[in-house]
Amino acid sequence: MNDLALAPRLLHEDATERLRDMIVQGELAAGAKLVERVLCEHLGVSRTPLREAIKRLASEGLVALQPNRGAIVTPLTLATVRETFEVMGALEALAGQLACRNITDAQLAEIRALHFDMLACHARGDLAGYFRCNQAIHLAIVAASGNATLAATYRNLNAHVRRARYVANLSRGRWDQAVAEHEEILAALVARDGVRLQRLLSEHLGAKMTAVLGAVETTGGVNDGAYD
Amino acid sequence: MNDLALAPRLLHEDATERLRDMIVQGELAAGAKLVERVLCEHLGVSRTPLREAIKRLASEGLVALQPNRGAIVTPLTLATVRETFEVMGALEALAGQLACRNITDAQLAEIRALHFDMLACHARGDLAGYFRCNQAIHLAIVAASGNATLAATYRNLNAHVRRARYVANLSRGRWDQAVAEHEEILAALVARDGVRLQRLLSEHLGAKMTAVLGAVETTGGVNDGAYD
DNA sequence: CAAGCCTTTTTTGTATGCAAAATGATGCAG
DNA sequence: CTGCATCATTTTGCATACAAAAAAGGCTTG
Repeated sequence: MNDLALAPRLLHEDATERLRDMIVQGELAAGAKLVERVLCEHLGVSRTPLREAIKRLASEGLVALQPNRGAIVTPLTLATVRETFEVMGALEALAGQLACRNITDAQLAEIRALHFDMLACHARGDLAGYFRCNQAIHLAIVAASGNATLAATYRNLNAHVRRARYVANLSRGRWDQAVAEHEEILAALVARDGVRLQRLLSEHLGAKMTAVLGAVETTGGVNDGAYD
Repeated sequence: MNDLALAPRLLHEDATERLRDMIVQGELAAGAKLVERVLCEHLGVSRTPLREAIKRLASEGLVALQPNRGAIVTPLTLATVRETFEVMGALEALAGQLACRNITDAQLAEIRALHFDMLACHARGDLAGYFRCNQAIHLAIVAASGNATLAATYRNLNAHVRRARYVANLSRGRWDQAVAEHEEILAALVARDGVRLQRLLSEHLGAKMTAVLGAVETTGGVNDGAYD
């Protein structure tokens, strides 16, 4: 009667998740070659499930297949980061609009709680914690839209930009501003003001993009597309 | 010097495309079980590349993996069709806005040509041709946005709703209205009026969704999610 | 020393074999 | 006939073997 209890873990699913994490967290650098034998040893699986995992990540856009020459981690260019933020901005705007119609009290309460967690991290200067809360809030808003397709699409794109996250060592000024924007976002959500929330989220994402792109340009954490 | 000439075709890529076509065109019905042996014979490949193809389509959302029980064609529910149209509407609105900034004269000329092709199909009552031109126009607008990430995301979602396309045997009234909407869309694009184009595309998609959902409800081309 | 060609090695792409899980059939008790 | 346990069959998941392609190394030649 309970299908949830016995969910068999398959090697290729495991490999997919671990490979994805390795890419998102930069353990596998952008442009790096995925050598099957090496990854098989590292993950402790044979080539069959590993190759299936690589194919999945290829469809997610995290790796690029090179016929007869294996696969590489998709290069992160300024252009693709900008493009991805543009799309995510539109998606979050839609999510905000829908969330104002569909959010439950429990979901709103959870977002409020995350918001205060985030304020705490901000007050302590805990940047890593701040990023975690921030991510959780945005994902919660998207989830509250009630549109699972939207949520899945958003998560996929989010994985791409998270690869550039560590470089977004934002300035104190930008950080304070982001927190202020979040105050407004929460207020609009509480008021169920979809039009306003839509605008706020779109602007918030735009500012975040500007900050990331600015940080990227100075730190060089992302290349400009020039690979071999 | 020409990388395009020598693009080796790999079996798993071929299998992916053919399987995807089979699903989009309804040859493999929603909810149908993907039996590896059968598909191997049909496609003339062994299980390894076939399984890789299935994994790719799983990441695209066209098939659902069932651990230790293979895979099925993802059921098309009214809810997922509605969700997908919502997301596509937001993406097209963004695309229109960006296209007004970035479209080239050649791209605009091509869209205009497609528009007249579409009018010709409409005048002849050629519904299939109309759908083709209509698709081409929307894809061209998305491409003209200059945002490759947006285009890729849009195409992926489009594959999902195309599965329900054949049921959208729209009424004459809705057809005429859609053509009228396209006139306005083209005009806004020519005028580079991003704000207006954004609104028009969003409304156009919304109307299309209503038409498809209405047709679906009467013809039953899509189920309501009741699969075992 | 550079450039090209050939050989060797490595790596990828595909097919196949094997074990485990699921599916379906059979028989039996109630 | 129904419910259910057991066994045979099928199907899936994974590992491995083999073939083709690419990369690396070495040789020759200019």
